[in-house]
Amino acid sequence: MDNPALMKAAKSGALLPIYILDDETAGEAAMGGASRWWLYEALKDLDQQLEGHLRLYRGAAEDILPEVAKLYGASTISWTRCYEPWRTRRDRRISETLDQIGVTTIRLNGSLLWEPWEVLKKDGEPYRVFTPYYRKGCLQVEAPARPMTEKPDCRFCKAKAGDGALALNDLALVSPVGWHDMLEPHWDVSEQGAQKALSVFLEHGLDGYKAGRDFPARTNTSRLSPYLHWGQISPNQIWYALEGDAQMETCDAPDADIDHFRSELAWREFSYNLLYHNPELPRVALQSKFDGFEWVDDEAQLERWQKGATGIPIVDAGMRELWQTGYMHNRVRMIVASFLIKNLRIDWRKGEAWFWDTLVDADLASNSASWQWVAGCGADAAPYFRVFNPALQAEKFDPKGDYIRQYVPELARLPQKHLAKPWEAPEAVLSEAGVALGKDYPLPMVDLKKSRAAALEAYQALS
DNA sequence: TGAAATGTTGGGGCG
DNA sequence: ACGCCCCAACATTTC
Repeated sequence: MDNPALMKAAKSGALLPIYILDDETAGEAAMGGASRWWLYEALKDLDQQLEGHLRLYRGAAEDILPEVAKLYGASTISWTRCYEPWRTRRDRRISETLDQIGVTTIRLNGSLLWEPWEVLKKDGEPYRVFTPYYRKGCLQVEAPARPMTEKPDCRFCKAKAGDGALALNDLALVSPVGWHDMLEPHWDVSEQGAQKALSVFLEHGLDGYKAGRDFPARTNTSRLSPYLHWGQISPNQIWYALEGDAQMETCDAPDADIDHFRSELAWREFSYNLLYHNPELPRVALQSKFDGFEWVDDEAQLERWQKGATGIPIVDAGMRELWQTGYMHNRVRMIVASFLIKNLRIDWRKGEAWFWDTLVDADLASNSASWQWVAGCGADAAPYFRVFNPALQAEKFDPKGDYIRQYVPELARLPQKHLAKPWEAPEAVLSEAGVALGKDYPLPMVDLKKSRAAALEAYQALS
């Protein structure tokens, strides 16, 4: 448990652990469906670890906290610092309010290796390009804090009747039956689950990570993103676990793999850096010339993408993985995003919104920074003309077709040669594999070559 | 953390 | 032996 805010509170006296579900202040930034399910499970786990002492609330934190503080006579309230713009603003207001009634507030970093204001260029400006941000910035300032290894020694204060706390189910995070039932078998939503995922990765994924991370059918990725997002593991714990410290997990993977994995952790930091210094990142293109881009507004097409019925196997496999598990392999995220933005020319914000609703690792910083990256409108973005060819990508990164076959089973019997673009397969091959295109599996919703050309033309019109 | 079009080179077949 | 053509295989440029 690497939670500085909890540790601080546990050391300063009797403890009243609180979680507030604050949709009211979040407004449009309120968390999506997959997140709510994960949160529901995570709160259950947390409450167990806190021996049933977790108090739950629902509403505007700036109204609730002062009330609770008064009722319990709290002297200090500490919490983990957040970086979403709406939370940053709210937390500042809360500190002011509590200060006025004599309650000390302490905000501590429990989720980033480096604070966004600590990694700046020599001229004091924030970095906008990843590589110098990481190499000249992060790696040259003070090393990340060592994770805390001792469990906080909690002495809880007695709950008071009428303190307004709710039962977990009253937070209405999940309905009794629903989509989340599908997610459940894929995840162990607990801190223990996070540690398990870390050791599985260190043992089986890290060796060969650098090359293997691009292949969705391999098990070289860590799948730690949801745990990181929800604070069930800290980036510091991961960072130092890679060192093979005597007290921590040992690790003997090649340096190139370790360095590359660390740089991926740093991409997360970079996203937070961008969001902190550009609060409009989730809604506004960093390159203003994209303001005039003419996006295609087509709900029916968007829905085909969302449901994994585009007729492009690698795209559909990715979108179905997302729907079934609340997760998608990173390489495939880039492919489906490129397809939506470039081949369909649908606004990146529509894709961002779908990911926000369906990913269990939905994270405002990473999600918005990454969508802008693919769209080519971000700070250090892929140039707009870098259009993925999803069929080529499939042949390159799913060479045996295992990933496509898993999530698009109706094509499972197609020979490898035709799996990436079934629309080019001879009729005899299709019927041999039991596939009637347009019936068992859709015809491609766009022509890849034509839609690529149309995208280039549309982008060209900008400048 | 592309892809496609275009340019260059060099080996082998062949008259 | 020689030049010519063809075309992989690579390299460079363009979008």
